[in-house]
Amino acid sequence: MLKPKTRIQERNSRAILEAGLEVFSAQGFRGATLDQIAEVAGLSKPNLLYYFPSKDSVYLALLEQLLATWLDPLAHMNPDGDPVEEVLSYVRRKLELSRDFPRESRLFANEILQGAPRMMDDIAGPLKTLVDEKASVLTRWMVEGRIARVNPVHLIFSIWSLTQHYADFDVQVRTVLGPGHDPYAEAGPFLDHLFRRMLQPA
Amino acid sequence: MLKPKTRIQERNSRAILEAGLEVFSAQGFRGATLDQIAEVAGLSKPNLLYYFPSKDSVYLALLEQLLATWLDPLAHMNPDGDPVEEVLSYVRRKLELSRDFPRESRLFANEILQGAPRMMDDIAGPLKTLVDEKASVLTRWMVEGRIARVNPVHLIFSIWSLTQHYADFDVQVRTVLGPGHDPYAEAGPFLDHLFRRMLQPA
DNA sequence: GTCTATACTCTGATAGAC
DNA sequence: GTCTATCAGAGTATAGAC
Repeated sequence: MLKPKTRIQERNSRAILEAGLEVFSAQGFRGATLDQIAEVAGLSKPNLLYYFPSKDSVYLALLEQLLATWLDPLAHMNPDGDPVEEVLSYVRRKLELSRDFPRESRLFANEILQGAPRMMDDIAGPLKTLVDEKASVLTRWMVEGRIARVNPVHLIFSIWSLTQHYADFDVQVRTVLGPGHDPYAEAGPFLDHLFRRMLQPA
Repeated sequence: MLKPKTRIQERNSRAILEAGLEVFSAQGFRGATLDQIAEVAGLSKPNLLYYFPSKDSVYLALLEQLLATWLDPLAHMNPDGDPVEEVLSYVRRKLELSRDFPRESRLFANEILQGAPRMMDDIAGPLKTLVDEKASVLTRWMVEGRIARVNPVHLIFSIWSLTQHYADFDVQVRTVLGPGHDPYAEAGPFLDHLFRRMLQPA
């Protein structure tokens, strides 16, 4: 990517990333075309390629931004807080992320679905490290009898899958619910109940 | 698709569908190429197109097979059985489906992620109908005090998301767990605990 | 910095020999 | 029924004028 120096460069770089997010998240990497992205960004295709040297570079820039945002709520789970409340507020933050950034969620889902060809290092590195760390916090809470004993890594998986489902399968969720429903407003209390019940110490 | 008449036609049609499943599930519709599918099927590209008139027709034939298989476990949830056990065995069957047919799960996920352009009718039709029917069974069980009161449609969503996650995000699941783990063997008891706890009447 | 024109590659699909 | 050859269109990327 071109390092933005002027206000115009700043604006165009942003417009391209915004357009890339829109198109890549909806069509996947191969399905997206530079024509589409350029049109959404309001630029000509060669002009887009002046800011980013290739289609790949736009996609990679988006993925790079993504992981930090995505892991942030988990990173904030506080080892010294109240166990059940810490998990529940992690769930809430993750659900808000799905609601407010569904395109980012779908971009990530697309990438993983296809075998994570460009994110493997991040998953095996920073992501796994963070999960291992938080899993051991969860395990300690279980040993101390403050939450129920369950597989801590699968607990984290369950939080991911239940919250991301609302962004990734948005079309299906809305179609099955029918009109007049707010999926996220309904999911909040549901997930609250689910995790409270599951984690209540025996 | 060509209606198979001879043994050769039968074999080649199957090989193409099998290859199509392999490639489409891994790359999505746009990402897959006829060259790849033909190679996996062990045929030349024109020969493939002798059996199926277009790329689209291979993809549609796969989607068509898919929905019935996918809804079967839900259809078998017995309104006259024991509520908690009925839900749990639905969860188990769905998890087995993810384990035994992960490519089908990813094919479906790809399609929904991109807005279900070719499955909207099935989702708004048969799928929604079945969900509505089973949701009312769940509601009756709740009214009778035999399972906890939760949003029944979101309960179904939660079963879908938790089980399909293991197929759709397989790469991430295995990478985060690290070597020496059997994701499905661990998920079974975990999900059992989760749904038992969640559904226990207050 | 941005555009028009274009080179080159990939891909879906067809023609026609065998 | 299957293959070789090939077309037409789409798509990424570059050249070069302004």
